[in-house]
Amino acid sequence: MKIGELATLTGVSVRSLRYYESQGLITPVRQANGYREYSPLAVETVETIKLYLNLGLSTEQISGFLHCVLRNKEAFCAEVMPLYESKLADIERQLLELNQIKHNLKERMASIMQEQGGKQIDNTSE
Amino acid sequence: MKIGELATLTGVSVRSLRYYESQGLITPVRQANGYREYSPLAVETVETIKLYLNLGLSTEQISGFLHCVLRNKEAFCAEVMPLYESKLADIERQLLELNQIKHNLKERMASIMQEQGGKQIDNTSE
DNA sequence: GTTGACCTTAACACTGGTGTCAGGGTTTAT
DNA sequence: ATAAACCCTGACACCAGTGTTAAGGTCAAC
Repeated sequence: MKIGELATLTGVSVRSLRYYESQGLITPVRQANGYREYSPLAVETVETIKLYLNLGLSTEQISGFLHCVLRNKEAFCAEVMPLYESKLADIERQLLELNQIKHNLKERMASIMQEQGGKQIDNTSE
Repeated sequence: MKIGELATLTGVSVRSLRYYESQGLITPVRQANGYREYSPLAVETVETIKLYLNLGLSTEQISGFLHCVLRNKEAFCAEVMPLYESKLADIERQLLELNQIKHNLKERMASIMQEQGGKQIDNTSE
């Protein structure tokens, strides 16, 4: 199938499909006219790429284990677990940072509300 | 004082001080030789900018109320509270997203551990 | 009068996946 | 044979603050 068809089937833009190729994630054959020709299996490949992108992995990281997970169960691919672990640590770090900012924001908001206490502003929020 | 001195006093790079100026956050006078000349009050201004940047506000947002909060209490500046509220909503949205990813990651990790539980971790791999 | 520390503006790089042009070739259907 | 609908590569824009470099002006000390 051609790139436009694959894009329609997967919901991924033509632009993104070309980008994935440039990152080594998917390699269609080329027809005589230069057009990319995708195997029907490419649909599953793209769906798999989407899955890992949604987990916050980069295309570079995905390229390290994609061909393995396409042929085996994840548990068989040794590269996956360490990536999940470091990604999880990354998420935890971001959560801490966001929660710290959230805490500071709420503190300042409370302080403002208190000073405005004389002015009686609504206050239905928590 | 000159820009290098202000940078030392505040811990903000010369590059960043110039950037803040380009964003309209601080406006030093110019000496005859073209050098920026900062008032001693600039130290407090920069510290205030740092504070709001650390709350996740952009320089553009800060520019909207900086001159007010430098002269009054935050509660007096009407622009602040709506910004805090929208920023808080933004943080909450990011927290939800990160927690969703974290949940998915942990689920997949658990699934892998389970599959590896059955067999040996051995595997001289492919 | 020269060295070195400081200042100036301007500009590119970075992060990374995606949108969007520009400029041009191919195919298909009418 | 021409128009519509595809395809191709290459490149800029985006977010937004900071690092870094280039090319050059100013000033103080020795």
